[in-house]
Amino acid sequence: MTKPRSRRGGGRPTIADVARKAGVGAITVSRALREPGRVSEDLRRQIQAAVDELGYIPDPNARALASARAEVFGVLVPSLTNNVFAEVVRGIYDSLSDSPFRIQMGNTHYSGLEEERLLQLFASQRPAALIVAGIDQTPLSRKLLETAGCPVVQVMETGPDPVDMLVGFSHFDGGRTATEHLIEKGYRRIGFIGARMDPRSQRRLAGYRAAMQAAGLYDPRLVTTTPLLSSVTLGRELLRDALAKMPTLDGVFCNNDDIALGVLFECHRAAIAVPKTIGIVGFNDLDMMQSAFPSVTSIRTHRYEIGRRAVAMALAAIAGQRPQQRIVDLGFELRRRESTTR
Amino acid sequence: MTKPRSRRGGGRPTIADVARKAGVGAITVSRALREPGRVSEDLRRQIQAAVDELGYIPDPNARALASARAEVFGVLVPSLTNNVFAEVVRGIYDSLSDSPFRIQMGNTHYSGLEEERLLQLFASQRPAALIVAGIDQTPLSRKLLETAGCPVVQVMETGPDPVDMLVGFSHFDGGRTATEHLIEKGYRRIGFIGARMDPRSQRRLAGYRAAMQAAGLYDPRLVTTTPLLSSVTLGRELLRDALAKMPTLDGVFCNNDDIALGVLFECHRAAIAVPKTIGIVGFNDLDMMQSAFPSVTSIRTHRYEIGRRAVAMALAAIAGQRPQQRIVDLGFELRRRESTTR
DNA sequence: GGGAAAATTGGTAGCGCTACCATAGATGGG
DNA sequence: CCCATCTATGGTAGCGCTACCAATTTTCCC
Repeated sequence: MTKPRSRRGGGRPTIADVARKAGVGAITVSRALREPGRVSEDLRRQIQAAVDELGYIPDPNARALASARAEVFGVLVPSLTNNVFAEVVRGIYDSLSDSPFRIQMGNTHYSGLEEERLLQLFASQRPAALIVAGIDQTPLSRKLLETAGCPVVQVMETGPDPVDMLVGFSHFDGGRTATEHLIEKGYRRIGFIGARMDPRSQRRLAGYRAAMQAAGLYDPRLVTTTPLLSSVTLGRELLRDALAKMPTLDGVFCNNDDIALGVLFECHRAAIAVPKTIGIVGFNDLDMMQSAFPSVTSIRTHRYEIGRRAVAMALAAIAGQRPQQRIVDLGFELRRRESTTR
Repeated sequence: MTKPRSRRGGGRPTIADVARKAGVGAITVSRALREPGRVSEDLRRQIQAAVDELGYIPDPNARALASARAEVFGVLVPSLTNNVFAEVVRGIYDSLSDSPFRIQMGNTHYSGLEEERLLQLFASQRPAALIVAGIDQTPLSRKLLETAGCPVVQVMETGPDPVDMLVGFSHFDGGRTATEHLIEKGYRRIGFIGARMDPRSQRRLAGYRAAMQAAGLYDPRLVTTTPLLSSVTLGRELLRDALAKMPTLDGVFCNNDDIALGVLFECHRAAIAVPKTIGIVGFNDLDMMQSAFPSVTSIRTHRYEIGRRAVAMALAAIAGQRPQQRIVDLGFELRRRESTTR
């Protein structure tokens, strides 16, 4: 009976303080904040005044504990520095910045095992939604997603059988379109150069292969890959490797723009004329591709928009309106530039 | 007396389940998990077995509520896509991946107001530590940091008066070193080109100015800036602007590597010889600078290491060992390359 | 070997919030 | 005008965990 008041909480106002000041019950304050429509105009105003005066901020932990549901979006990406995912993440952050939802991000480092570990961790927090990159989850990961009990959005790809919702585009089609463009421009000995052959890269390679085979141009020696992480420097090395294997190479489809830039630089350094001697196509269309000299043809993808759309779909699902379209294909565009203009 | 068991929590095991299975008190389980040293070997083993068998994962929300302290690092950066901050963030994530700490990231979009808003939000969650970019907080932000009641690490800069701890390097010295290098190489009409003139960019500019003035070379018309966000494309435009103002320009110190790359491409396009006619120095030394043609001189900064060090210092502080060195200067290195070799 | 100190374990009482149910007043149809 | 239905508000009882303190056992010192 001695200590009347919070010994632990550092004196921050609680919902009870607001309720007392506004002359209402605590539960009414809670409602006024979460479902304003269910509280009369009068009380709502009174409560808002008390909130403002006290500087009350609800404790998300207490809220999560009591409601068995955290206002958190779990986001899982394979890399934080890869510009492509950084843009998706930026879209997610921007879309969520004015909502009560926080973001819990995880970096899987392209590892299925790490993805399982993080998913387990995330699911244990009962997130409001999960956004994960790719559709190639391990069986355990997929089960974790299915039983997470919240909307799930897979991003960056398209496909027939998402766990729940899916936003992205076809890497296969992207790879094929890029390759067909080179063929159309008259290139014949067209190589594929790729680092870090994750599932999306594999699909781009498959698209390349399909286009080459359809044109009767495919030769496995035209493909040069490595498990190393993409970088501009690696692009240079891979072009050297490719040329060593196949000196008559007259075009390259690069798995991404970093590689493409490295290839371009290596061409400069080796005095190989672009687009005359070798044509170059990149993937993702980072800003620098339009400014490079010569400017580089690339497949434009809509990373930021994918992040935004994923959040929008998750938010709708949380609000109970499951979208009529569970699978959204945002497509891509071929940006024709100097590196393939001859 | 009817409903005996959790109606809300979806049946996940709780600490009480573990305690029952291990035949001990709940509090002992709690201790075994958090302070294993205070529980006897025997019980610890028993409890671990029960935890494993049940697949128990502690609820971070309940933990945070009960202990009035969340196992969360708040991280505030001005941009998610800027490669520089992405690397710092990667260092933070990597350093924290095996700890119980989660990360709550915020994107301030280079806005002091947004920083205040996020800090307010973060502080209300009683984080275990806060990591913020820069030392130029608004007075309110600074007060929020000071009263957050947790270790605070400011990163990316150095300076005399951190809120708590500080890891970074001197942008002023970096700018001066870059400029002195150009002077030393015989360049005289050296321009400064910069976008998004945040406080760090301003300090690099100040370093540039100091070097130019010391050499008697400073002319305000040599400085070209814009409030727009950095990009390769913008680098091209800014070089054009700079040349229009000052056609005799023979060198440029670029505020960052994106700009430097744009400048390089514009030189190619305009058939300006690099390094002969114009020398170029960038800032940050992204991977692509060493691979560019010609390769580009840049100031190498240790972004990833800054992230790691910030976490290490915060972790030490949380453990009660305040580091003897509150201010850590990780320095930078000038990487001399072809773009200034003549 | 006795008593103090240290180590080990447990019980109780919340942390701040919301789900659930109850209650009182408002509305409305016959 | 009465009773059923709906609306607005409140009380109670936890959510799962840990701080605090008490109780017990072990260790240690002279």
